[in-house]
Amino acid sequence: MNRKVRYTKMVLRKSLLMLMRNRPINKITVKDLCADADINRGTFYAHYRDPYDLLQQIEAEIQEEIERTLRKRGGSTQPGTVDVVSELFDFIAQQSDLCRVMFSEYGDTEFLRQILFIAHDQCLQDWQQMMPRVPLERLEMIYRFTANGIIGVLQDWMRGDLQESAETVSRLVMQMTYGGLNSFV
Amino acid sequence: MNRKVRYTKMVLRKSLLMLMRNRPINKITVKDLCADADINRGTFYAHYRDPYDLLQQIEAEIQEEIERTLRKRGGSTQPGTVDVVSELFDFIAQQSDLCRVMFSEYGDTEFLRQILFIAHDQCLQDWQQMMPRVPLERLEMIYRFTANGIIGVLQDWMRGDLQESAETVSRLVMQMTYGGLNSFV
DNA sequence: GAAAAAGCCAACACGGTGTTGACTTCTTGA
DNA sequence: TCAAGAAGTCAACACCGTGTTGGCTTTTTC
Repeated sequence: MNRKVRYTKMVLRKSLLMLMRNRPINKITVKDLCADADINRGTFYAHYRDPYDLLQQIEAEIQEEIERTLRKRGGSTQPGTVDVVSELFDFIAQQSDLCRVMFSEYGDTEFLRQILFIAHDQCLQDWQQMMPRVPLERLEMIYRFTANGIIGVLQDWMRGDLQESAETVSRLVMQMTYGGLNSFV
Repeated sequence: MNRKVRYTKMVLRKSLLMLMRNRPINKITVKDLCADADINRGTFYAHYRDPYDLLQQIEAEIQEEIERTLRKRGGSTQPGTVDVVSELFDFIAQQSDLCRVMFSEYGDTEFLRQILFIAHDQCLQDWQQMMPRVPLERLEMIYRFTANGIIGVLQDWMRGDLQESAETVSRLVMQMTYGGLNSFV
């Protein structure tokens, strides 16, 4: 990757995140993007198919970074449950500029769902050991419930400019999750 | 409303729901819609601003119908909590053709969130009486958590063609909610 | 049965799309 | 260092969906 190519990609990335503060991805045209980035439209098409393609590449990088962060600490302890959530909250607090755009109002809601799915397998494995009597199907539903609950709280947290600490919020979320879960034991 | 107008609106509505099975609203053009409905494009603009306007009118009708249903039974008992959820699940099971399109994959995710917000005020009032020691701010977060959890389970339920009964699913959801909630008392 | 409402049709300018070819500028490696 | 080639610029293009218009036909209403 040339310096030129790096510059082009960097500036397009920056412009997309900028424009996404004011409108959703489907209202952002290639023309807008290139005007803001001061890049020729033809150059855009040399790297990306459309604005959505660019967005997905940004998302892929974020996801990779989150997974890397989780693996770093999660290697020794259990990455399945509590750790994952509080790490995720920390990550968001640190990268709040980026995350506020990607996860909030005009962001890609499906992407957050995808992120929460990282912990799925490990989590279900843990739960099955905890409560072998509860059928797997039901545990899947419970996972869906908590994952979506966490997403909702996360979005609200970011909309409110991260007023509470990451620890406070992740504790509340964990209490809801395990409080609900224990009622099945 | 003429018979002609009624026909036009009905057929456009039908076409939108049909097209939304295969792609999200932002990929549906006025042209597509009119071709499918066999309606002149000019006629569409006489009634709606764009496809999103048409979608919102459909959503408004659904919301009204849900609220009417809830008021009917909710008038005498407490509409705040359990009743609302199981009624909602029943409603979806009955209107599953419509709901599967509106709430699922290519539907408007924000709309479901709006639906769940109907119970917000009543629910928070109930919870405050139940647990006067928990600050309102925290109860708001808990509401956000459970509402989004329910949405997640609902979507999964519909994607899986409503295999479990409405009662089974709404019970599970309620157990998660109140199990989590009780851990705060 | 006439007035008015609703719909049909063709045409229009507009704007974003995706691609092309000829060109300049930058980068890399022998 | 300098030539090859990679990357970007620019102007132009046909294409397509948009939103609106005016003249016309059909349906509804009183």
